[in-house]
Amino acid sequence: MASKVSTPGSESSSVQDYVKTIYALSEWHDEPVTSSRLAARLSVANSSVSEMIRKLAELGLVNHTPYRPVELTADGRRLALAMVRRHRLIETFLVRDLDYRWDEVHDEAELLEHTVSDTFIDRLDARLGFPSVDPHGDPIPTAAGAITLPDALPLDSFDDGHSGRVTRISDEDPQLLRFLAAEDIGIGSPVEVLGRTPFGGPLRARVGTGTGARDFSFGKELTGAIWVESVGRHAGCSLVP
Amino acid sequence: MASKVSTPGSESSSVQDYVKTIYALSEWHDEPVTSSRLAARLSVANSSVSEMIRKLAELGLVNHTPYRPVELTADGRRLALAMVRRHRLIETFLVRDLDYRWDEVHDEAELLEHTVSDTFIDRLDARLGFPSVDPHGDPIPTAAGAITLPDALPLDSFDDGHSGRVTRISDEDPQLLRFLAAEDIGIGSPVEVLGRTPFGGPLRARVGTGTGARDFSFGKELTGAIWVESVGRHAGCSLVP
DNA sequence: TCCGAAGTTTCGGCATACCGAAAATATAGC
DNA sequence: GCTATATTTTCGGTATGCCGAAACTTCGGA
Ligand SMILES: [Mn+2]
Ligand SMILES: [Mn+2]
Ligand SMILES: [Mn+2]
Ligand SMILES: [Mn+2]
Repeated sequence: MASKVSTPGSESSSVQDYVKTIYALSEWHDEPVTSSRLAARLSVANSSVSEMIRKLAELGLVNHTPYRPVELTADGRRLALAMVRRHRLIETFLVRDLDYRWDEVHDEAELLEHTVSDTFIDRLDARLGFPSVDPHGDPIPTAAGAITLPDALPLDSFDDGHSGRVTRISDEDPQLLRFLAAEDIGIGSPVEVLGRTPFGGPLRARVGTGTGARDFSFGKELTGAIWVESVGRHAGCSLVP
Repeated sequence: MASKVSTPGSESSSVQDYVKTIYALSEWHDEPVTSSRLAARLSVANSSVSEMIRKLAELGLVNHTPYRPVELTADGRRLALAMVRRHRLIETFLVRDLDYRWDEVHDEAELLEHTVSDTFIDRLDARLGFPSVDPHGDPIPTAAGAITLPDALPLDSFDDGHSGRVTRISDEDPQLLRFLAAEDIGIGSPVEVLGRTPFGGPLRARVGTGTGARDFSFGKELTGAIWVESVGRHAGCSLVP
């Protein structure tokens, strides 16, 4: 019988954040999740991560061999998706009902996700009309723990000449979000890659439609944070845990 | 210059809860706030309260002489009112926007009050139309820290024959709230005290208006939890810190 | 194959906030 | 005024989660 980690309850907020971060590091890329990557993301010392990983393993939330990367168990993944759902529903609520800007919601959601009850989350979900993505285009897992990842790639992995639509923008850096908002680039914006400037220079692309279309140079930070879905293709893969 | 405790920020949620509870114990009654009363309210050991009181004194939030009751300083009162405001606005939001029943909101607000930002609270306040009381009739302090206490008395201190309107019901006990809701007694209900049953028996009163009026026996728990404002009198005293 | 740099874990310590038991104090009744 | 009882504080200890420094493992290059 599977253990009952369908709902965050007994776990401390630290445990919840570690598990959620392990998931987040492997949601879009699939590099191994190491102690040092976790430490950097969570802004804690490596030694703190080592200790917590031992605890997570004891709780059955991760599998871990010392000195190796860490991986979520089925229970860990369930807990992570429950936290991701909370985080993204709260962000959506803050933008839609409390007039937050999309660069203001992440930090507030990072705290609230640990505090609200299941009832609160379910009521919010209903009130918002069961949204499928948050304000940054991140997919929102269902109450049952299913998530549909869009078939998107980071802008820097697009070939020259290809075009698509912005599907997701990393919400980690509020300044980046504010910059893009000021430039009128957001979820749904059409993009066509024109070419690369050599020696690590920016990626040039055509953004927007009709009269609003213009050329834009995307630096390294931006091309990694902006995810684009090819025009024509669609669907994405549905993963049920 | 007064210190800047206008906003909860650096204090831990424990500190916030202790200060809020000290205020709550003296808001309606004015018995001295002792360690043991605090311990009972907070469900912690007396020794824990003693230690925390020392800390609160160091933080300048309470005045305290060992073995004597504790009293809030001006800073402590400011912090307490900020927390009370948070608690009551959150309760109002849960009832009005998320369809919580009035007996479900207290526990959720008890946690959320420590987690939401000032921005969140201000947006909520505006969205709710700057409410002056919460779902239990408790007055909501303004952002500036002013609170208007209604001119109400507990039902058990009313003389026979007097009548009034229910102004406030303690939200401590969800079962009591559910019972009253089922009996259709709530904020605003008219009440006329008919008399007392001797030897600690219930207080009999006429409740409701017109065809809905009926006699009702209020036990000890109820007469202490229900606060009534005399019909005719009104106003209440406005306290600015 | 061996070595060193890079990454990981262990260890001793700190801060917060609890607890029960023991010591200290206040006060009510005599 | 003195003392017994109730209340409060102090004290040693637990649990969580963080840190830096030191010890340990891995792995690529020589
Ligand atoms: Mn978080
Ligand atoms: Mn987001
Ligand atoms: Mn609280
Ligand atoms: Mn209330």
